Amino acid sequence: MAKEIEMSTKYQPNQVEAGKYEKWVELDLFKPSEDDSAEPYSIVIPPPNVTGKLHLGHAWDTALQDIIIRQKRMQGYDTVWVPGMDHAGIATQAKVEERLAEQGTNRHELGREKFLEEAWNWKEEYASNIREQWAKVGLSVDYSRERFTLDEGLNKAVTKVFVDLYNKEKIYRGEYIINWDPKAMTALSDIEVDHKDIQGAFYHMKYPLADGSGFLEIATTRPETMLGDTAVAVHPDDERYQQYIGKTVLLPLMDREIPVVADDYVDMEFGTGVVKITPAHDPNDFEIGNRHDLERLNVMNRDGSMNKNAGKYEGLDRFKARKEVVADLDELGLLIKVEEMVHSVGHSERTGVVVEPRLSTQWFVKMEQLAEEALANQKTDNKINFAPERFEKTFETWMENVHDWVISRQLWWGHQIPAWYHNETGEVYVGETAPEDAENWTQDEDVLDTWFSSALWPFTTMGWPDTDNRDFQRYYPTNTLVTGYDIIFFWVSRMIFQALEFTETRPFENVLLHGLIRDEDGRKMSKSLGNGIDPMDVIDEYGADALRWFLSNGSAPGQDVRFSYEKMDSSWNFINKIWNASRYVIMNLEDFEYEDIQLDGEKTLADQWILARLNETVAHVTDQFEKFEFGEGGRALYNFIWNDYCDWYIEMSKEILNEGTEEQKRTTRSILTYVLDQTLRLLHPIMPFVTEEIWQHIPHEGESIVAAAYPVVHPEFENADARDNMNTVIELIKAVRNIRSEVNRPLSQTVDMIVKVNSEADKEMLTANKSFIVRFCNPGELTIDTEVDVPNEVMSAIVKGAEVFLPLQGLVNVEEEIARLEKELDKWQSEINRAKGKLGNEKFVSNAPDAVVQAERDKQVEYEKRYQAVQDQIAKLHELK
RNA sequence: GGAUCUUUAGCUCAGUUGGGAGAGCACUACCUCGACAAGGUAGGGGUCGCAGGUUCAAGCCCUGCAAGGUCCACCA
Repeated sequence: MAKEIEMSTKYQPNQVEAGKYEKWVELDLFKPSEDDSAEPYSIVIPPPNVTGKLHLGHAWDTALQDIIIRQKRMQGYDTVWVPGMDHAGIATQAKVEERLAEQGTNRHELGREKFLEEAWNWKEEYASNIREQWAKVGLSVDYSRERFTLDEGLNKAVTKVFVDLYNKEKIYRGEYIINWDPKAMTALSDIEVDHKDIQGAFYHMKYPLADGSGFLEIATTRPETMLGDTAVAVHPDDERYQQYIGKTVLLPLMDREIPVVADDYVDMEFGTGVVKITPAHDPNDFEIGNRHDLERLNVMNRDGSMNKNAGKYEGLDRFKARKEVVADLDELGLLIKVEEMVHSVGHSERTGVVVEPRLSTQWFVKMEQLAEEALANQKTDNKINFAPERFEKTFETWMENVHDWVISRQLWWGHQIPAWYHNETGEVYVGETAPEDAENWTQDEDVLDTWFSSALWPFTTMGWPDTDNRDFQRYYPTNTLVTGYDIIFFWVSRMIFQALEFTETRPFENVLLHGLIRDEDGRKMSKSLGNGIDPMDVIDEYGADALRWFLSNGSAPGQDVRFSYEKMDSSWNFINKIWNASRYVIMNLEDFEYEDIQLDGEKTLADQWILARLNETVAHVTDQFEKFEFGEGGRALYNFIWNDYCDWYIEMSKEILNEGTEEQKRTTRSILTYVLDQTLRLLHPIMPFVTEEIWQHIPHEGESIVAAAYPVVHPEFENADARDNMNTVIELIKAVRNIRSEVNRPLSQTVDMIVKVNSEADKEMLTANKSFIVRFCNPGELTIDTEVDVPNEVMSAIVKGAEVFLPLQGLVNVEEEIARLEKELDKWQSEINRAKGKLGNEKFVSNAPDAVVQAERDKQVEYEKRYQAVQDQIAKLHELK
């Protein structure tokens, strides 16, 4: 009877996904509609680093964006999703240098130009990997707009921004203590430093007073920096040390006389209350040095080795020097003790080495005003909406406490700073082009922090500084930015103040923040732990659709999510369910065409009910997606498909398709197809591949589901009666199944059924659906009436509107059945008590909404009815004994 | 030190303006019926971390505490 179809029994993701993405790209489905009457909707991708493969976090981040943009596209918006990648200065340069080292060379041998060529080759290689991965995940980005943070347009924009900020005195150059990465040999901003607790030591040592009157005891965790000490400090109110202020101590090992100064910064309670001051190697000491006009003595080279200012320690690595300094002090009897301690030490986010605070001349962005404006903007209509909202506070707190931003990096791979120094006068020139007498000037060797260019991403991708072009006019500001909460400081904040400064509007209306992906044990995925999971492996095993389903449904917004193979199994499983339900529909369509779909025919209760449920689902899913609550929306879809469509509608449709008239069959086929079609459309943003595959197999109009219209609510499908009646039917069927299960009567054996209904209306309704009840309950004889004869030896159940009795001569264990019913009686009794209690509370009746009170009254009536019925049945059973 | 998140079934987690606790997996029993056994049917399992408070009503709001996580700051 059913048609043979070309769909495997099991869902096979590799087969389903093959070739689809290429087809979509070929059909230009990811390009904007260019329909000016449509509302625009734009997203720019957070550009992944060109340093390697995408990880699961990227898959999550981009899948969320794809869900949003695909839904908006189906809803008729003129959508654009701009892809691109980040040059990732330090990270990429480090990788390229690693590769050069393998080849037995290094960047200095190659020279700047050759090195950059190598870096560009690297970029091309990795960019194509990344594009392949995007394709596998199914991302509907518009490749014709792809950008790179180091391309020509970006470079122009970056230069303009630098020069403008310089002219507005929001960029300055100066000598300060910065975080220095001795491996990469570059400055780092504060947020590129990770503080980690490590085992270290507190070295207590003696500094002899120059006049020979004794010693001051000083403690430090970095003894090698003493070589650069230019003072020691005590608190001005510290009685212990009053006498020493203004005297000098003899710096051990260096034999320099350095002053004892008084400064409020010193904490009398901490350590000995005496602090060594190394203005060139500690940010606080630098400040104290400024206040007391102390010399800044730099004792280290760029690579972390000691320099000539370190005397005999010159050339030693800083950690080697530490050991030697300690040993020498010990020998001189100046080492008091070494106290083991765990303390927090800054590490380079990129290279992992211990960061050295170091005096250095760098470029900075002055943050005060930019931060103030960003904060003030949050109080206007132009504010950025954070989802979840709590992250707005994270953003604000950071902005309120932000320090000036070190933007120069001692690298080659990046935007070279548009500043030139006069070869003779040392005069500084900053401009978009080189000075005219170029031969007399030398350009700053350094490049800008990667984040300086990524901060401009939302508007540079739209063509800025050309603000007259169509993309900028139409798609900027963008609608939604999706990224992890871990880069609010690095990226989100900086995009916000730069956009406000240069485009006078927010860069995006919404920012959706997600968490991190953890491994099955809840640990962060990291290279050092080796617990990373390659999303491509997951896709090969389960399909991109299953991965996307897991990622969008695995957790609540802003929460971290644990990767779980178990959940991947159940994702696959869900898709397999959809697959098989679709197979059922397709098998039963025979020659049914798109034109044959007819929703106006006479409908069964199930028909009306499933359309009403579809309507509710459409409304709910649309609403949840609007709030970026994909998990909640997904759950509604899951329940609708599995519990309503598969468990009930499909099962009931079998009755019509087997026994119904041609007209009835047509309506059923129409609704089976229509509901499946609508459901596939709702699912498509989350699982694009399998929905396309199935959609192509069912009667449809249009070349791809990608461009199909998103479902909308149909008021004419609303039907409260159908919902109530269907619930009665379902409850009745479940009650019978329950009893059959109790007495171990499988469906293959008939059992008579007597249904005593409360009203003529219920009688009519159940009689009309008799064939469905027969299908699900397999009764020998089925009686439905308001007055019925019930034999003594029966098992019974009561549902809303009806009582059902199953005569089971010889099968009813009277004792057990009484016990079962008494348990039920207790249940109803406690429900009645609860309802009575509430209704007896005058405050409840007067304060609670009428609907809530009325619902409580209805419940009480219903439960009392059920209680009475169960009690009657128990009495009967007692007679039987 | 500051901020923030988490604590709900054996495990992993949902629970959206406060109005009778849910899912997946695991568990028990039964069922190969022409979509699906990676399935179906029925079922067991929770003082929603603890203590107070607000309210007619609290998993949800407020306060405090405990445990675990994360971020920021400090650490001479």
